[in-house]
Amino acid sequence: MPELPEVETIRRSLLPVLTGRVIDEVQVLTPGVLLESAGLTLQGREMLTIRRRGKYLLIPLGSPDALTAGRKPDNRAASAQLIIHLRMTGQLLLQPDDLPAEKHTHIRIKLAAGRESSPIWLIYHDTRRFGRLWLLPDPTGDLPAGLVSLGPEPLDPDFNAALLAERLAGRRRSNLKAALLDQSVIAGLGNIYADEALYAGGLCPTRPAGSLSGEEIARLTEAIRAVLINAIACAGTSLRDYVDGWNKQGRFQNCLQVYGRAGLACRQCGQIIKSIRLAGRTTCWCPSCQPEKAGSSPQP
DNA sequence: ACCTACCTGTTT
DNA sequence: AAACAGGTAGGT
Repeated sequence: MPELPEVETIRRSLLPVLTGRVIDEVQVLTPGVLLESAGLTLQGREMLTIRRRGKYLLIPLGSPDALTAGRKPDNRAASAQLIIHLRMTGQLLLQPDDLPAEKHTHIRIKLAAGRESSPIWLIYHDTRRFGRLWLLPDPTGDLPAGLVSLGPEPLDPDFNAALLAERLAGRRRSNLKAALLDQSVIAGLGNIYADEALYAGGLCPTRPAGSLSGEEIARLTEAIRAVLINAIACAGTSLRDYVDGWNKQGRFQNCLQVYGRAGLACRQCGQIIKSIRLAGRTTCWCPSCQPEKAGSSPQP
């Protein structure tokens, strides 16, 4: 389900609610979804904040019962971390009421009342059960492999054309679509935003990643950033399962230019959007706005 | 650089 | 009945 804009939207929806809250109760309804390091438990730990890296969410946690033990300043240092990857259909949902668990609810975390807040449940729901949560000591050498090998954050201020060029050089023989989907090349793009960024950059997804001119790399760099920023501003793309922490849908599905539009007219030029399979994923592009050979009529 | 597996639900 | 779906890990 969620790519960078969706994960970031979820993070923003959860941040003000989770920050500073202490875990009161944990219900693991489906064993195997939560991978716990030996000896660690969630109970009694404070959620210090919530961060994002690529499509991962990271919640640094304080020591168990730091509050009741009488918190010294250094008790607020993270001693564990909850890491979450939602894969295709994972959802993190806030529920003020103690509703009965639904069929595909796998974990329920009850957060104790704060000074000005009532208790609330944080629910992990995942129809296809591909997603995972990890409870790890912090610092740890045991981070998920996919998180360790993650490429640069496209929305970081130091992400630029030179960095993207360097990353694409490692996959110069594969097509652009496959390169952008590779999380070690660049973090956070999935099937929707890879297609949308290539359209915005006027680049054909079948082009070899090593064939881009400096000008084309610069265009792609800006296209990636612009598409992600717009999608976050629209709170993500809700096609099937994606919702934020308050169960609210995004609106970027109304702004898609190529993804899911095979057979329809390009909004820019009227040409019929094509689709093929690349890197095992359906890939949509406009043959006129994204010419295979440089020189025709790329997007401004 | 491909393929298959992991799952369930929806659409053709 | 079969194909397909916002993803990635693992094997060839």
